[in-house]
Amino acid sequence: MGRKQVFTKSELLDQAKKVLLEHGYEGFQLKLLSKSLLGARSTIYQYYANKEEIAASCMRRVMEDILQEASGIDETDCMKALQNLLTVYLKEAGFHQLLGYAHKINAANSAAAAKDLEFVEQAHLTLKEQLERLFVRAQKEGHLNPSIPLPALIGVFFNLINTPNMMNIPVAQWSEILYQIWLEGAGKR
Amino acid sequence: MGRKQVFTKSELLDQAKKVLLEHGYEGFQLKLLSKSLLGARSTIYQYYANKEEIAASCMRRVMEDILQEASGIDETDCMKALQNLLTVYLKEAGFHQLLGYAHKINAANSAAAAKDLEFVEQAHLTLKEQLERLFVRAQKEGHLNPSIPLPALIGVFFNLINTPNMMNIPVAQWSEILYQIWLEGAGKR
Amino acid sequence: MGRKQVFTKSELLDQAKKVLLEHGYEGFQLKLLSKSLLGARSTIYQYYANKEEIAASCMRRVMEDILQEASGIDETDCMKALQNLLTVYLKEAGFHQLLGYAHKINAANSAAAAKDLEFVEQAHLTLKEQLERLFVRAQKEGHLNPSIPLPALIGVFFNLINTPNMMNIPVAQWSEILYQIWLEGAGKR
Amino acid sequence: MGRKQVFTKSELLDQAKKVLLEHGYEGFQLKLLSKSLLGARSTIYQYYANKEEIAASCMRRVMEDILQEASGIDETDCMKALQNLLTVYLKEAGFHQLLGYAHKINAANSAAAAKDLEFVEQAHLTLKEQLERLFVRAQKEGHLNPSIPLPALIGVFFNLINTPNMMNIPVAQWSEILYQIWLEGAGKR
DNA sequence: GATGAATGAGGCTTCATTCAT
DNA sequence: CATGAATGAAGCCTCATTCAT
Repeated sequence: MGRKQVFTKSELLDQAKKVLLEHGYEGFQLKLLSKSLLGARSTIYQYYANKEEIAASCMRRVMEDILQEASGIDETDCMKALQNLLTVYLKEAGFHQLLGYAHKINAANSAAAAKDLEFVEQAHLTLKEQLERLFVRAQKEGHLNPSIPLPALIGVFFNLINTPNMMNIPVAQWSEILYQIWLEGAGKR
Repeated sequence: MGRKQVFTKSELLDQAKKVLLEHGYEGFQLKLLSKSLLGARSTIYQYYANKEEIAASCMRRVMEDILQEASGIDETDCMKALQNLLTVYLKEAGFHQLLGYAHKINAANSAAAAKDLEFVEQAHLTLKEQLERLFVRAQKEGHLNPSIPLPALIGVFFNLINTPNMMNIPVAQWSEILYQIWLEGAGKR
Repeated sequence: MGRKQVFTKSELLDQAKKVLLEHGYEGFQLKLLSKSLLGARSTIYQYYANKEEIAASCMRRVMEDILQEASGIDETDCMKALQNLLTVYLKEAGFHQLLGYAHKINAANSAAAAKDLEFVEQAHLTLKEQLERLFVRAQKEGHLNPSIPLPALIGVFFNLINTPNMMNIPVAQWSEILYQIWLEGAGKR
Repeated sequence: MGRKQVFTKSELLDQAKKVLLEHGYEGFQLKLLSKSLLGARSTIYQYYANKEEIAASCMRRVMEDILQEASGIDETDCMKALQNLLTVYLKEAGFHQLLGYAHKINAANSAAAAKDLEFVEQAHLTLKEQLERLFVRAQKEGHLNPSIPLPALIGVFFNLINTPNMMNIPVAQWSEILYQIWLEGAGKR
């Protein structure tokens, strides 16, 4: 019974992510969101009680996806695992940027948002641990240059995901290129 | 002779940069700005006609500084020049982030803002040209891995400036580390 | 320096009281309030951060007035004191109705409102104690009909203040009439 | 024959009264109403075209009940009649408060509401006439203190119904107590 | 009939900007 | 010049009411 929905919760979150990435958290306005959603602005409140809950839910969903893929990676070969991890990160465009917004959300007024944010926080830690675990193994196994501090290596590796893909190279290939640059360097050997 | 200024234009721009970097362009609010400025919010309008002009002027100033330093670099040795360039970029913290905000400024209502933005745009091009010029030379001189597309090398190099410096290593040293990773890679040789 | 205020805090509270009494707490709208205040609606926020704070502050002020007058009453003769107390209550029109709204205010978002409400609560208790103290003495001294439960006597006495003064009799005289009816009854002796 | 009704008109009005008394007219929201009604909010519109009609109908029903009971009172002994009248008023809890809301209803958009309100108005007058009739007789027959203006006596009498029954004394007995206080006073004779 | 979903009007609040001292 | 106060536009959210199933 009742009418057909003009947009689903999932569509809402898709657009929310888009708006968040395009305008930043402070520019995340429901007016913008609803403009890309057919329905009226007030219809959004059928799904979420307020803006904060939307943002938190959006971040949570992205993190869930990442977490699932990251945890599915075979870590037998730590270097291969790192390369696969990079691919995962690159696929979920903008997840890092979204993470940066998490702490801006005021969850004081919404238990639901608070819960989602806690999940995001936890997922973040899990990802970090995986990354560090792999790096420590890579170092032990002698794959890394020992004269460079590990945090720097990790930082550069992780930051690769923000490299603008100007030529729109397909993710798989782009990931390989970045990984190669990171591992072997830009210079001639 | 009138009253003494409660804050100078330069102080204003300093704080503007701080607020812009901390809160993003959409979170750039004059209330926040004035809070760190001794004087009253309305006093800001003695210097600038509106918010957009402040942001544009702020970006222009940062670009001017960068441009000056970048143009002062000795390009005799292109690889050394690249390393020095990286240091310059790293010193002007956040200039890249600010650049990203430039296109968000609505300059329709302000000729002054439009002019500043055009300068920023131009400066951006100049920097790009310098970077590409150096890279092309580096490639010709055989310093770079020829199997990797140049834009990817440039992208990764430029993106180094966003690497979080978690250990707060001094800029000069941090620049060296990043440059080394970029050039020689993270892996053991 | 700065402009002249279009209305003072006190005027604001005066009108707030009016609107509250006329429309009830749920009908207490800032639009209505500002309409009787010359200035624009947003000007209200120069004085108070939100609606709740206005309501709470308004109630507090009324209670302060009442408390001051009530505490100034000479309690030597408890029956005279009761009569004077009634006059005080009658003078502060609507204070009882306002008290009833106090628990509707959501002070979760405003420390200031919470503080004012606590004051109101405390003042309420103080008034109650005074009233009960006087009644207990009146009973002991044999002024009251012992066959009627004290709470009923108190309730009727207090409720006198809500009696509509249709003929607009001056407060002093109106108070006397009500007191007489309460003490001696409406019937012929 | 269609579906079974999820709630009857009478149940709707019962809940409407409850909500009106608990939240005041300005706090009378259909969301609240429907929450205590099993069915969906939109189902309310099967019975009434809008909120105003519900409120008006609710008041009318309460007045009809009161009127029926009041008109059934034996007026042979005017003093006894007054006491019985008080009981009737007390039984229909909140009818006085509801009456106060009548003038807040905007009947401009609804003929049905307007009609109901007119009935309420008329019933109000009828009640008033009965009350005044009885008081005039009571005065003539020498039951009342002649030194007190009749309107004051009536006002206090009528206002008795708002006395909070803190001890939850059964209506019949509560009515007696109030009547006694009113007639004979709180003081010792 | 019943109802879940949709929606615009309207209330609260913030913010850039203007005004008047 | 400097500034405190004023203000309308705009964003968030709620609510009565309508729609479509």
